[in-house]
Amino acid sequence: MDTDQPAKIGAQHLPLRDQVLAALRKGIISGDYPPGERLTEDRLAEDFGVSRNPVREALRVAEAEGFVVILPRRGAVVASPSSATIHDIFAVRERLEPLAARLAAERATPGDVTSLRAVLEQARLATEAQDLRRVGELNSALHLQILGISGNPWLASIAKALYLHVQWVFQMTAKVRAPHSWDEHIKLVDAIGSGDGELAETVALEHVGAASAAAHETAGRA
Amino acid sequence: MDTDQPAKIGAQHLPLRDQVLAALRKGIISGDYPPGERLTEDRLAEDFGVSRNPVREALRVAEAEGFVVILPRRGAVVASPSSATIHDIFAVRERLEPLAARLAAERATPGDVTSLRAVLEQARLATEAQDLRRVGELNSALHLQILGISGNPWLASIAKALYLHVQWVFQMTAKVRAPHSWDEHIKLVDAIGSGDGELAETVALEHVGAASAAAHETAGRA
DNA sequence: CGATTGTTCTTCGTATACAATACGTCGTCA
DNA sequence: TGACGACGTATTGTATACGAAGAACAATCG
Repeated sequence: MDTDQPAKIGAQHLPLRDQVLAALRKGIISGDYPPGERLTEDRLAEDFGVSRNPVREALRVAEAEGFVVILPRRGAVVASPSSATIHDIFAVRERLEPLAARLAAERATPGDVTSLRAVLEQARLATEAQDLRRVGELNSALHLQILGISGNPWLASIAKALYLHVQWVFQMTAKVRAPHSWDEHIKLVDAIGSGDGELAETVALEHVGAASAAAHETAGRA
Repeated sequence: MDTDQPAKIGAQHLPLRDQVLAALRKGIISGDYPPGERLTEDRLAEDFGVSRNPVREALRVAEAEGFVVILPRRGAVVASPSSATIHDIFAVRERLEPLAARLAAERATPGDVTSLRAVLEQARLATEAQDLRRVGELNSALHLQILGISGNPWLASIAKALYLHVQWVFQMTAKVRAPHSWDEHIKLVDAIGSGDGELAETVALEHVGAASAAAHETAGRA
């Protein structure tokens, strides 16, 4: 579980391994390191301009997060999310995101809701500007923010990992179902803002279900 | 995500870092390394008779799993599961284990069910023999086996991590509610064996709910 | 022509060495 | 006597070196 806390005290030294991990994740999600690609430690070390040790440590975490598969004596390869993987991930998301929405609805402060609506507004602008990349970022930001509001670090950590993988898959298929999904997001934020946990949970479930269907559709075409 | 596969081909070399990780987890769960204890790399390296590198890599994974907290330039300390942590974990388990039970019911082969019943039988014997430690192990084995049968590696990996923490907490409070929980387990296996996903899910939810209540009770007393 | 074996090369696994930093302690000064 | 500052120690962060084990490839033999 990652706390994502900015380390309250003076330690803003951000270790090299964390930078490597972030770069690695980004490289994989963005497609720079396509599925099946071999990731040798030396190569990564050279790519990032560091020694092998930080790379090794980052790879272990990346493995724990499901981004790479490490074969003993063979090295690491970028994981290959299959249609089955997508199905599995959404099966879990369908259970966790409604929970997150419920908890968020029960705990959200007015400030939280304001913050969520701000993201929604930015997303509307980005959508009008056809900036799909930005829309995707805001999509993530919204969900991550809801997870944070839920107040359950375990839930947040797990769902975040799942979410990153979903992003990855969407990036791979180069499809974004953003256009109409924001209607659902607006309903979701409204539900959270109302403080009605039951309603928020229902809306979230519908939302994930729609996303799941869309994902499977694109995956099926891929 | 760990696949838990015994590596089908000749690679049974089980890396040192994995052994260290297992020993570390065990040490933490068993209470040998109590919450808040500082875990310096040198100390662990000496404890396990290895160099610092395997220890470091194991610590990163342990951090990702939530067993330790790593402060930059300060080192690792054993995490301190609070009452809130227990609450958070069970909130997630309540969503995931019913899902696992449903999937297991839908996918279980007769062989799977036989295997589950074998665990149940062993647990009955261990309970009669008052071997609480063994009962705890079988408890874990049963749940892990159900997760495996579910056929969803993501679900299995996540739930496994949650389960380890629950074990940890139970170990800390030195309480086991084993006695009557096995009645629930029998019902759960029956439901899975029947192939009725809906029923299995319901039974699992009740089971986790009861476990959650018991956990909170002991945690409250602690 | 195919299979098998030997060689070579790549890559991982482990250990050791060095640098940077945070914390504790001791001394000094007000 | 209390507080502030400098120094020493301990621990992490990073780099490098060396050994071992697989895999790929090629050559040779059937």
